[in-house]
Amino acid sequence: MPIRKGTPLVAWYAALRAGYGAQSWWPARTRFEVVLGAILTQGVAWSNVEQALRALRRAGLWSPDAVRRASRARVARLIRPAGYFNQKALAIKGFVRFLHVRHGGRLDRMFRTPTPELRERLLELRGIGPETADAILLYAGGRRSFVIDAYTRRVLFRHRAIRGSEGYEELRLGFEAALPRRAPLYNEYHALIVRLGKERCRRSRPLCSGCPLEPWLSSGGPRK
DNA sequence: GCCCAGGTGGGTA
DNA sequence: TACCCACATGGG
Repeated sequence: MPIRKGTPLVAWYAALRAGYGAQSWWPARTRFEVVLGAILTQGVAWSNVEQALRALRRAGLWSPDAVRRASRARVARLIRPAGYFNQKALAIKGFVRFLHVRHGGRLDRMFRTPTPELRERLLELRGIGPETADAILLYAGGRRSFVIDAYTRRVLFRHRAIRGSEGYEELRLGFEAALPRRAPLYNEYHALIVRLGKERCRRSRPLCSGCPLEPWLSSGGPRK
């Protein structure tokens, strides 16, 4: 089942934007830092990611080339605070290898690739799934690829806009079909969803009062 | 000590 | 498709 017909995704955006203001994401200073963060954040809290990013920076592993020259074991040791460090070290090394071989180690060259093709190439890499690929495309490359994450699913589910069994692509295409095709909008919308999720839509003890989307809860209310 | 956090990949039926 | 599980650390 796709996103329920008539789900006011545009109105929700307006309410979130009015309630929270501009989020100006992704929390990173360079495009490569976005890529690192996108991989490191898989399945963990952002506070863990910050510790791992600090360790990489302090160690001088702050460019694709520096990371490419470092051993996988060293990368793994540095990113240990982010959890799943062996798998994430493989993913990071795999990405910088791909970047080196296919694009001379330069992100600006990589982003000359047409979006659909680049998305496919990224998804072929070990440890880069749809959410990570879309985060790289949108937040490092400014491409129109909507990011679906656990918060997005939770917000949609609690507002009865999805059943919960929908696939990633279904939700991504659902958002992209419902919204004006503008990367800055995708960027801001996902950032606002994360803001909402962190503050109001955690898995346990969900808070509703004062939430920017509270007006829409009356049409059904949360499921549990 | 227990639950949870901005996923991914591999396996089974 | 629909589950299961491993992967691992840090904060509340």
